Amino acid sequence: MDETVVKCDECGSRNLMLDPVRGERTCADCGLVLESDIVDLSAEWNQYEGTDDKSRVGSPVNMMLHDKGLTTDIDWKNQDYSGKAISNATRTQLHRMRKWQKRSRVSNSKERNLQQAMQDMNTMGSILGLPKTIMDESSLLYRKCLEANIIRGRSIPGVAAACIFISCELAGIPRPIQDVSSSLRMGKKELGRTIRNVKSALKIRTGPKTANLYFDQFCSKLQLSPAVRVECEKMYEKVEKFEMDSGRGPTGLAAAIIYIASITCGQRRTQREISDIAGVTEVTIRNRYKELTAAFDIDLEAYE
DNA sequence: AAGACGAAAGTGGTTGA
DNA sequence: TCAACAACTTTCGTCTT
Repeated sequence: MDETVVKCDECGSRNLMLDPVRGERTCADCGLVLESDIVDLSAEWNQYEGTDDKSRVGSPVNMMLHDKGLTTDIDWKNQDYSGKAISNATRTQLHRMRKWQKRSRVSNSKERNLQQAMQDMNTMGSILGLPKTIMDESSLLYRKCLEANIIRGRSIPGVAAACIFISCELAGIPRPIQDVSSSLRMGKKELGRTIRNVKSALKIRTGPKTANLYFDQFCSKLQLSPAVRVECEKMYEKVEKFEMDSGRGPTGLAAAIIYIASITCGQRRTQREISDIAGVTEVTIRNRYKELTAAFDIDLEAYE
């Protein structure tokens, strides 16, 4: 299993692009192709001769069509259609055909797994409102999991969710585990475990997360104005400078910063509202924001 | 009634012998 | 491998608005 590329070999940039059509992953900064022959996961949109219709029959050809009532079973009775016995030569031929049909079925068990997973991931992606690029990345990861045989003993949706979570991280927009697990109705503990397993099996290393990565998504979910966003960023710079983030959970810190900023900007949100979004408890928000207001001498009473 | 507060006990992950 | 540890959660009674 080759290592999943997260960084450009040439210039070190983490800004990578996935080109699903060419099946390549390239560095957006220097253009180096880092990975090729990635399976094309996009739908087939060839235009067939003489028509404006880009589809073949019905939906575009995709993997979901596989075996949906399209296979033919070869009967084990050695009789032809009219009930007469079949000659010896034909019989051995039929025997070979059955054998190969069975083999192709076995090799398709992986495909089946994959199809189920793609379906699951699509649903999950839309629940979480993720862009297609991230979903492409997720499918790619899932295939690698399949090849690395780490699905065995785990549920398909479990691994699928883990792949999605990791893709978000790789794309620089990490989601809190709590958020993902509750949206997808999965156990947080189990999800976390699977994420770790997948990461270690595929040798994916994600850098440490920082609070500022969460400002965008949290603020928008809380419907806070860009002014609050700016305020958060300012406060985060100070937090960084005084290393107040060390050993602190990034989501909790982000939640506390947003809590403070929402008040100082006159757009107060309750601790409950923020804790729901950030996937931390109100207690954690309190602990963090007490530290921050004490350190930076912020008096929230002064604000409404 | 809702929001905020903080104490106390419990959980899971990390670290260091 | 195990125990100590810090961060975080859960729970709950209390205070404030």
